[in-house]
Amino acid sequence: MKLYAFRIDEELSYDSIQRRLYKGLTRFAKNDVFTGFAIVELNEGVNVYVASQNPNIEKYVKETFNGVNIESLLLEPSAKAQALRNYRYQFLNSYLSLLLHNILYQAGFRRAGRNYWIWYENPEYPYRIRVDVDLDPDTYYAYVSIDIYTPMQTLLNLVKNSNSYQKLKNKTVLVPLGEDYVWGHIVDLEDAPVTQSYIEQKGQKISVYEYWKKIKNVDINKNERPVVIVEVERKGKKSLLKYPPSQVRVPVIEGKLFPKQRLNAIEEILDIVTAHFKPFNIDFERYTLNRYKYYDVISNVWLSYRNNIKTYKSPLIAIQEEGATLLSFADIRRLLVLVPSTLLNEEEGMKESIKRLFTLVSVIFETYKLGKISERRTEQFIVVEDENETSVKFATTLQQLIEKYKLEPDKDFIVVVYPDSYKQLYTDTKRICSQHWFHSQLIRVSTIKKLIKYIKGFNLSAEKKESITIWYKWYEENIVKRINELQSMKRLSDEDRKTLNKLKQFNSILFNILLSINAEFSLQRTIYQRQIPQNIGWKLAKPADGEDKSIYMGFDVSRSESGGIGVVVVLYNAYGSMLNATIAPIAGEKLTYEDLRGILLNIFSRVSQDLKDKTRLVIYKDGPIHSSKELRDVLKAFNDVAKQFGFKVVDVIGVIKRSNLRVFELTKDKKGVKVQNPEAGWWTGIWAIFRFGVKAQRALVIASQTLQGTSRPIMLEWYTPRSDKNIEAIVKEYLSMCRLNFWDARTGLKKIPLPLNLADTLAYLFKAGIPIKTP
DNA sequence: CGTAAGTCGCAATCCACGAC
DNA sequence: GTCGTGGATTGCGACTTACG
Repeated sequence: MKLYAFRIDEELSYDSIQRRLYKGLTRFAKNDVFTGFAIVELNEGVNVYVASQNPNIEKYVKETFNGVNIESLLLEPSAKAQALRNYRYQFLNSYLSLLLHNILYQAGFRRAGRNYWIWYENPEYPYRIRVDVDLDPDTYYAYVSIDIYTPMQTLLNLVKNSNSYQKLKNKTVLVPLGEDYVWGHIVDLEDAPVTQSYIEQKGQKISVYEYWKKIKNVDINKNERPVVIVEVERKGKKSLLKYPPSQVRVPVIEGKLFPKQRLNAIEEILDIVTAHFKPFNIDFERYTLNRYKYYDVISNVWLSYRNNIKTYKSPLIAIQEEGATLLSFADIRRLLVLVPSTLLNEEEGMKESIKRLFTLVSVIFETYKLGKISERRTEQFIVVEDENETSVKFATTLQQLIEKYKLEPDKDFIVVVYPDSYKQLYTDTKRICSQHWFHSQLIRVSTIKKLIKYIKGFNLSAEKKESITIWYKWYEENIVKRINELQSMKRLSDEDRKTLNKLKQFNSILFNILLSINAEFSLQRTIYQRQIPQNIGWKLAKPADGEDKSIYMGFDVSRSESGGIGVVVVLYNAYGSMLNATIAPIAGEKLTYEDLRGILLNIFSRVSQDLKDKTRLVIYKDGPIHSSKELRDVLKAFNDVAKQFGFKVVDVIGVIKRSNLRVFELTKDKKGVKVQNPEAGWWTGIWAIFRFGVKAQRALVIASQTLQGTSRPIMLEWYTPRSDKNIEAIVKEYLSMCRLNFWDARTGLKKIPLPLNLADTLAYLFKAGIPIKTP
């Protein structure tokens, strides 16, 4: 390895040099063995350092800076050390991408789509991959992360045992074009071997076989057939190109990957990448899980209910087995169930089945003290083939029914059953209901059918009487008791296991509907009465920060379809009681410091009595900070206003729902290493990141239990670290706020903390143009 | 039912660069 | 100087599937 140095005697910024180097050296890397790293110094002109084994590097750098005054420098070791000290984080970070890019290229990968790579030299490796590199601003360690996406296979595999090519027409495929892979679709298939199909190349006719063999230097089989004609689009220009089937990759429809499969596929790439790093004297170390910590969020974060029951158990268990009652009691005078005509006409006796289902709903509702439903009415709305027409008819029907029954938001509630494919009805319902101060519960036709099927399957359709005791007995004996029985059995037959799953599923779905009705009605009633819906369901038994000194804010900015900006701010105390919520529309194009300051002043003054003795404000922001201006404005507004209201500390935390980093739990047993998704509560602090000159401390958090596929951790970015809290405290209170989610009966735990979840929901409604009423 | 994983496509952002 | 453009990068929206 040699360090080459160059001097540029012109005024060029770091960025322009970085860009040129990146572009130029990437280009050279594609047809030569270049890689290395570069450092730029700005004292007395510009020094560029490039380390490489390739003596051609001198030529490349000079060509890259063609037209710029550049000369080679002779370097002494001390100068090299000095150079290494003076590099810039940003520059090196970008330059690492170049290194990685080159390494992937040399390892036989080609770009396939924006962020993805495909293993060109190994068609047997089925995945597209994504590789990112991060630089730790504290230690200057580089972190390489790898993940895999969409499995692909070559078309050769697909046509090997088949002659019916026609079904492949119109398929979306990846094909090599120039240096990269691009997406295209199959237009036609020519049933001829590659030696018998010709293309025009510089005025000469050559066979597809010869083209790949001689010009592309790729070994393909002479007998490959058929020749695939693919339409590709590049820079707006469409063209038809001929490919041998071995060069065409088609997506394989494959379900979600278990952690083990995913890790295996990643390991394969990891080995290749590390092997290619070796010649450059870069040490590799696995970022292992021993840095992980576990916070048993379920048993440490207890929930508190109305009848003073405090328990760590999941809400469903707490309610059904421990007799816990929800903080919100929904006293519903009349439940209006609106059902589509298509469902009623589908089958004889459907109306009866639906009525009975809602009788059961009411009975369980009352039994577990979620509330009381005194009266139920089932009405229908007409569904026609055209969705827009259905929408119009539905709106009229719903308005008429609200009038006919004289429904009142603090007394009555609306449930709408809608055909799965009529998505518009969802927003229609929310919009019309909201205009009349109603919330609503929507249920898909498929869910209703599933529930009815279960009830029939549990062999109770014979029961015709609608007596409450009979329904209660039925539910108690056939669902609750049976689940308990089966769960307590040590060994289950396959049959029993199936039954248990069905029962649990039925119970979960039903309970989720019940909880939703309780929650939505309670929200509707309190807001109509111009009050704050403080607690729905349950609250924390202990304050999330351990001392009840913090206020928690969910913060989201959303853009409606008409272009307006809405700022959503939701405030909670440390027990998870809501203090206030607001959606403030912004007049301008962008959210400014002044806008935000006004909004915050307004909401804080409205809850000023709740802020007494509170010294800390925690802000959960949806997503990362997107620009330096945003960061400046947001921090300034938060800080200015927070100080006015007596806060001493403001913690701004970006919550990134979809990070590109994965986490696996490896456990050794007799059979070897077991690869699993980590349990909810595992977390780790990871390397920090510079965003627009501000360093953010980060943590990866497994906030919910993954039931399928590979878990995707939440990434927390803490922009304002203070000494009196550490990342551990931030993570723990984050996990506590996640337990407040009152829509999921099964665990009462979700990836997003309640304040942010609610901000998210409100932002979504704002975006969909639904008028939102807040107290 | 709500939730989460997984898919594609795209919007937002930054910045240099070139045309005017 | 100003404005549009285009590459690179990064997450999100909208969709589907599966689970209790």
